Amino acid sequence: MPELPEVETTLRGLKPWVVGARIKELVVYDRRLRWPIASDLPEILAKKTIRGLSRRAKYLLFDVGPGSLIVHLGMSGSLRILEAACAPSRWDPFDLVFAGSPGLCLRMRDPRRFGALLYTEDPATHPLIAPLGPEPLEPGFEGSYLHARARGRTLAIRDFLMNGHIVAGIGNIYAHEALFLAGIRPQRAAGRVSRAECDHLADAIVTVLTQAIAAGGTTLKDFRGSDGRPGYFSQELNVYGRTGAPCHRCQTPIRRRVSGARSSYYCPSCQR
DNA sequence: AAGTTGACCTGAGGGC
DNA sequence: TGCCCTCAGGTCAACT
Repeated sequence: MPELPEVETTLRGLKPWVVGARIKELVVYDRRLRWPIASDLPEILAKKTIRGLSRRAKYLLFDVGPGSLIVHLGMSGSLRILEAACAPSRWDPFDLVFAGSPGLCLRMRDPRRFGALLYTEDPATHPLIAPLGPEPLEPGFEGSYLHARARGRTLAIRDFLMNGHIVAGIGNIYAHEALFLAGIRPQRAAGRVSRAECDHLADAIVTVLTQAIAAGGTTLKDFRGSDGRPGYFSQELNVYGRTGAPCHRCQTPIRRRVSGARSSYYCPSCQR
């Protein structure tokens, strides 16, 4: 579900509530996430204070110094601040309960259980974090980098962009939206994208992600920000999920094509 | 090495 | 109304 903008939306909503909060306890309702929640995690977290909250790719990092909590929302996860007394549902794997009154908690919901809750002493060297590519919204992310990494590669540019080890945080929606803005077909070999097109593509990625964050992310089905509200970027999508609908730029019907196990969307006229 | 496919798991929506 | 099928925002591991 959540790509970079949805995770960033979640982070911004949570920050005022969690930074500085003292942890009373971690209550685990269902350990079965992508990796089982470690049974000693409640012990590790008890009475710690959350000193900061940051994001790396689609991972949320709660600094409980020493050490950090890594949270990934998978395909269907979301995080909300609730009164701890509010009864959890069967889709809620855990509550991070805060000290103080009224008793508040950070509750995860994840019906598909592709999410994760992990603890690490040092996020920078954690095997999930260390190999990640650059953050597209940080300075220094440029077309020259994309062009260098793509050289000689035959996989589809869509799949290249979705590889977090190349660029952090881009999933199926924003890969397609950025490729539309840059005029490049999703299935073109990455190594066949010119330097000039890579410049355009890098700009398009920044534009799309920035606009999506401003809109509170994209809700297709079940994404909710930490305040429970959906994201509105779905109204601004140019190609994703718009099979047969007229291109916003030239009116040609948007085409859908299955590549790999996932759908691809593009305008056959605007994208080459 | 790079590319491709399967696996994980549940819910929603469409067709009949 | 209900059953069956397909599809979904991620990404690691195991193949070719």
